[in-house]
Amino acid sequence: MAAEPRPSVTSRVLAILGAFDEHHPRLTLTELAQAADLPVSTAHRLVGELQAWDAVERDGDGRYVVGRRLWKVGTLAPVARELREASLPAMQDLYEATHENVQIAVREGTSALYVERIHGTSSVPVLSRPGVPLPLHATGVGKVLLAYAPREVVEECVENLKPITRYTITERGRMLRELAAVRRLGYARTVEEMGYGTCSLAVPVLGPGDEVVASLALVTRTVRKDLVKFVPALQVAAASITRRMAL
Amino acid sequence: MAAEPRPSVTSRVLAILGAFDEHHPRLTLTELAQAADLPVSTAHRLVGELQAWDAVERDGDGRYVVGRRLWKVGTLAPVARELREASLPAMQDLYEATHENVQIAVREGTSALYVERIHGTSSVPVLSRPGVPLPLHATGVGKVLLAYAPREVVEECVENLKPITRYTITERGRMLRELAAVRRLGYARTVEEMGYGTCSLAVPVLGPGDEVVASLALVTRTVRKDLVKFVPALQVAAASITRRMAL
DNA sequence: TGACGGACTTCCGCTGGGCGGAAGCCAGGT
DNA sequence: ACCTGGCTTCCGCCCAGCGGAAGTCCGTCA
Repeated sequence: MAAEPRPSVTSRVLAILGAFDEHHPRLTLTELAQAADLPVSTAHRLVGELQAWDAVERDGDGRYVVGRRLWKVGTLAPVARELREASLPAMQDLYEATHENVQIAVREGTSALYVERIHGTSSVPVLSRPGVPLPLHATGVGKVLLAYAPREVVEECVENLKPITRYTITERGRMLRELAAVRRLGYARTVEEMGYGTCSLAVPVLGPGDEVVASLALVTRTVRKDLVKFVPALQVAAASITRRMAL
Repeated sequence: MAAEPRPSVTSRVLAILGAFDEHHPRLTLTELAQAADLPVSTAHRLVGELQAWDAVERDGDGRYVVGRRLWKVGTLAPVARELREASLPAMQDLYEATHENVQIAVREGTSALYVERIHGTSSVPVLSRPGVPLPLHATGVGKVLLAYAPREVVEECVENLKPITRYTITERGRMLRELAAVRRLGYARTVEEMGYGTCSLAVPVLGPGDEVVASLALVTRTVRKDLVKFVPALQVAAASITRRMAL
């Protein structure tokens, strides 16, 4: 009858912070306690300490939300500090040249993690926010990141290609050929593989070494056959990001 | 000889996270221990747990940096989720119309806290990053935020007006008149009050109620007398942010 | 080459901070 | 008036965490 060993305080604090996610950014104490698998009284004490430090705050309804201080610390992460800062001006220029959505993502395990997205007033719906993971096999950024990912990551991904639309690539062989093409051409395209009516064009972004650290993409909400013509512009932008990251 | 009571584990973990700031985004274990006022062995254990959760990472040099997971959680903070997301498109359009730096800030205590800044390739130097506090009395955003701040905040600020350039407003009376003017006109200007050769034009951004939640500004690196002509554009943008935040 | 210093990592036995059940509190609903 | 459900406070027991010390792994200097 092994009595469960009590988890460390640190891991409990982190469990509380981890209870917040894209779909649950506002939580009551009870929800928080459930999500972190803690007795309410314990959660209450820990959350109290987090609140005192402004790692969490309480909004108008008494629900807990992530606090400003945690946001401030988060902005110091390399993804935000280095990549995001280096890429915003280039993304800016790219948006102005194309007036299409511009986005940048890095790979995290077997997902693409959005770091930033730029768009004008036109595209009203907020499809994704920074920090949200998306599939590697059905997005432009994803295919680029996968094309330059270590073998074991590729293996894991190609074994598990979930269909999202009727155009999503789900056959192992076809995906491997697609990835080879991405490496050969230097860019990836998707046409309605992630959502009907959307297509994208993505290029790799190199780091200070020559490794691929991110992927930069244009995403349209209409099917544009002529999107390929922006490959040079994307590559110029990617190069400018690499240059800025060196600083 | 009261033996210092040992601080709680939670506060120690937070002290470690708090050791990271704008000027020290990369720390060695020893620096971390010093900053958090902990024995090295204790810091080591705690940091180990943080690392396991990806709240911190180790970069190439073995130094500790803020991890992706913490960044992800940070993006869920209301400032990032609501304000930043709501304002980016409007800031985008504003940039395109003016081609000047566009920035948005909120008030935090007696400082203005930058939330986002947009600029094209032209302005090479990264002057400030999101999450960095700036003075309330010498910036456009600051004066707007101060104009609508509670009395006690105003009191504290006007008693302590540090000169930054020779044009910085440092007299209590003059600042109070300036704030009244901001309330009357609906916008604030600065001309070389924060830095020589820079001026700014800022307007308030209202929240779902009618309270001022942020300030939106144009900042130029040259002295432009004609900046005022953008007041309507700024107000349109501010209104659009308010509208988006309601969602 | 050796030995020194600085930074990191591991170990282990003592102890007081944290745990959480229980009881109290406060709204809103019936 | 009485629930119900969520939040807050209390307190005594006990083991998780503490941190000094010893060990390891560099790089540097004589």
